[in-house]
Amino acid sequence: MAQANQRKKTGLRMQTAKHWLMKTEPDVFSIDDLARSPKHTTSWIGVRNYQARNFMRDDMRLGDKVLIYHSNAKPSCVVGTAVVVKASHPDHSSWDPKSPYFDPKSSPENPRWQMVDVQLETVFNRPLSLPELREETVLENMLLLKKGMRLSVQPVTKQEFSKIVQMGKRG
DNA sequence: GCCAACGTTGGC
DNA sequence: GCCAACGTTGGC
Repeated sequence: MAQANQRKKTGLRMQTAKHWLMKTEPDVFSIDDLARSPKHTTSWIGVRNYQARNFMRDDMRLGDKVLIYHSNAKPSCVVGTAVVVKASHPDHSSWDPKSPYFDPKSSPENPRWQMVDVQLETVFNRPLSLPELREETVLENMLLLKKGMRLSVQPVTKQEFSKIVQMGKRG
């Protein structure tokens, strides 16, 4: 990631938090599960895609805002927001043989996968389905809405984030 | 449950 | 390093 390399070289930090979207299957872990978690916080275990991992590892910062998205749901929808409360660290589920996310190529000595911790911020007044999001001009270029997009951690523009939060606040 | 669109693996 | 085969994601 060029921007991240630039930051490493210069020692500069992004002055403003960035915005993200993270997918979860509600049958596995829903926003309600997050609300019930201690301190409304969870480690985002189970990301097993290199591009998604690299976003977490190289670009996510403490305080970054995250849209929580329910995939494989009826309907699939954005359901709320969270905030990054711990930067990327090794995903211990990757070397746990009992975990569904076990990867034999990962170990505590040489972890292959990373995770961040996120804390629930807001649960929207109502879920925002994909068809509803597609109606918004501001969101017409949103990655989530692109055909074939299956990245489980993806960047969101500030404008997209603000629009969705505003929609979620409406009754 | 179907299947398009991806991502990964492994033979060569 | 190519690319076919396979596995996965995720909307519908």
